[in-house]
Amino acid sequence: MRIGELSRRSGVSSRALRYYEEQRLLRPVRRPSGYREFSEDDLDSVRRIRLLLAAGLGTAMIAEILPCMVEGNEGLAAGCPELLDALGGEHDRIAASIAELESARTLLARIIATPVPTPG
Amino acid sequence: MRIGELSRRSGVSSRALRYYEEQRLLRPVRRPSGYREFSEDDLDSVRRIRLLLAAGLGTAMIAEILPCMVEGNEGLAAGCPELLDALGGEHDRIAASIAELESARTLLARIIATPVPTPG
DNA sequence: ATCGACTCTCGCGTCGATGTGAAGCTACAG
DNA sequence: CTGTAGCTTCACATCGACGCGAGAGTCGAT
Repeated sequence: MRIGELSRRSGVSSRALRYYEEQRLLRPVRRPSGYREFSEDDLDSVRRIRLLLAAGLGTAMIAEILPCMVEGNEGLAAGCPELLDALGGEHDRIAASIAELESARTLLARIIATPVPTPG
Repeated sequence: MRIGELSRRSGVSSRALRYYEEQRLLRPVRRPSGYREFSEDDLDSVRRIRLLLAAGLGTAMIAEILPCMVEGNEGLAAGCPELLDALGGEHDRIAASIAELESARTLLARIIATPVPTPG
């Protein structure tokens, strides 16, 4: 499919998709015209990319992670014992982040639920 | 206390603290010298500010929320029925964000836990 | 052949919470 | 009095994931 369709189906802007290619997160093939041709798998990739981006990972890190999810996972510990460390770090950071968010959510919930002072 | 002490005790840079004042999140009094004088309560405020910032709220929103936490909560629904909406929105956004982060964490955990293929 | 919708590359603009000096004033120790 | 550590304002720099517009080529249907 071309970039417009992927954009519609993923809900991600074309600009962003081109950016992901630039960052080597996606590797669409090119038609003779120069048009990008994306596969169905790329749709899954895009979803994972968004998920990890939302989790605060950078494109560079994501670029290293993505390959570990397509064809078996041999590429992971095989090529990168240090990547495993980084991954663990990210995992912990995310966990901490979740805890923080829960505090914030609780805080807001408390404010919202605070009863309006009844006059009298 | 002066800005340096607040910085040390809160773990937040002086630059950031000045920025918070500029955004009306903090309202330190001024000494004749021009030096800022912060109260003990400001330390709590700073912690809440960081929490809400980490939760993705902007300084403008935080500026509206903070007053609701110091002197009773009468200022909340009293002055701002619409603030309540915004607050609810943020709350939901945070909840959604937590869900996303948990997906991401699970994803990473799965990758990390993936057994290295035993040769043979 | 042509028209509208789509796509291409290139490159500057954006946003928000800071970092980073620069130049000068203040506070306190010796 | 002097040193030095801390404080002041001002203003430009940063970073990452995009937005946006220009100018030009492409696709598919009529």
